[in-house]
Amino acid sequence: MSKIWFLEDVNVFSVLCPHKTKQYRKRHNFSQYGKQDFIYFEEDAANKVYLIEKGKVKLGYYAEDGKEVVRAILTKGELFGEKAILGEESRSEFAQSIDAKTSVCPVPVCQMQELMRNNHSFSLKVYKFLGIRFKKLERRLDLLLFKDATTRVKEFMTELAEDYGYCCPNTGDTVIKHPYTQKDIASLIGTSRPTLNAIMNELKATQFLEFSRNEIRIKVA
Amino acid sequence: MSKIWFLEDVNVFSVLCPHKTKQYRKRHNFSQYGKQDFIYFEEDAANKVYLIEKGKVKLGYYAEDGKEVVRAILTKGELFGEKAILGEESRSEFAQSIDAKTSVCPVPVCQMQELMRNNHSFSLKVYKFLGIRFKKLERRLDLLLFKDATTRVKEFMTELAEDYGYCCPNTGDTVIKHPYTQKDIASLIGTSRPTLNAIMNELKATQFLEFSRNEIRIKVA
DNA sequence: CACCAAATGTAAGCTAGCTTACATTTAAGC
DNA sequence: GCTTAAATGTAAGCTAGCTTACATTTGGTG
Repeated sequence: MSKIWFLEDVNVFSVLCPHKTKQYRKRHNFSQYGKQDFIYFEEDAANKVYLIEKGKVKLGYYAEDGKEVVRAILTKGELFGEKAILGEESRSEFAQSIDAKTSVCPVPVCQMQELMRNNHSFSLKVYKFLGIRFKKLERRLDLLLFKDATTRVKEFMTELAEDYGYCCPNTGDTVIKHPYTQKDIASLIGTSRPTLNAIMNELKATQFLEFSRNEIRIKVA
Repeated sequence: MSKIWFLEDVNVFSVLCPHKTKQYRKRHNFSQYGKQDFIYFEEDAANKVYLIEKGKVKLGYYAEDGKEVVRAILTKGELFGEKAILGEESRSEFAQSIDAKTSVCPVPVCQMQELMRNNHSFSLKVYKFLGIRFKKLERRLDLLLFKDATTRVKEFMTELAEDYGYCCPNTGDTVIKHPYTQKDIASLIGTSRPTLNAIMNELKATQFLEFSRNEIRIKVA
């Protein structure tokens, strides 16, 4: 996945949440959520998209056996609930704050559509953003279909690095401060939690990475 | 997946390929393809979407080991190449005619966008269509993550029934005339071809379905 | 700062489904 | 209507990764 396809180039937040745009400033507000608070539930009416100003948001759903399935965990600057733009009527997933102080900016779909109608370049950015989400999904599917668990873990780490990573000036390692637990990661890449743990420790043993609770370092080769 | 989310309600074809709309009639044409002809290749510039007027089109890509992976097989009335609307620059899949006489109507993305700007209800239909594709992808992912091969086969058959099925007036069975080979289906649901074959014959044995080369009958319960 | 629940680490045993190999059937094209 | 490649049917053997169970570590909270 080339960088062209990444969010930096499509910073919807700066456009959508623009204290600059006089016209929308008055409609602009933030909602606060504590840890575990739900922003929306499965089956809720889907009439808003949300921008994360601060904190962490988990998207997921519950499988038939009651097990939680994680679709994504998003942080500052990221957008969720975007299927509402694509005509989704009720949510197919829940959105839950997993940070003590999460702040999101809700944008009604109708307002979104109004903005898109009045601003061609904005609408292209939204399209591109949706395209990225689409590609990510396709990519996950392909990985699941053809790659073994170890490869999926490595790929996941690489994607994480693109989203959260920065280069450690001393060692040259890529440092990733991320919001995922091993349980979350296992759910996302389609393995069991024990298998993921074993693989991560194996990758540590082979000098591919180091990790602690909320940090991963991908070692320079 | 409820019927609300299906293509019948979002007949892009009748809107997009409208010999009715004077304004666009002159730009309107069809391209013909024979068996095995490629409509586009991976990496081609993505600047059109296509509507199938007649025939069958296979979408897929080649895995690293050269193996063909099928993303979908579409027929009359269906649309493909839609990621171009979402800002895709080069194709991430090929599109190939698998019928001796396939006829498609190419629509440039710019024309699409023009239509969407000028016609709000049209743009909503396109959004909804994209939303459906998105959901299908999510659904495939979920199946792959949590369901065993037999369940995936049954789910696939149910989806096929929604797309191609009709009720046999004599027996009450759902008859599905479809364009897939077992190899294609195996690729789509993420099993090996021999496994799929075994499962289908088992489902035949347990009276869930009957099948021949290009027809499947889901038996009434 | 002690407690506790969540997160992480580890191992044993089992099985779904893969790979490979080959046989049989079908239908497309000459 | 013959030929032949593609599609379908079937079986044996192997293994990645699941499930289950439990131990250890960590950090948040009263």
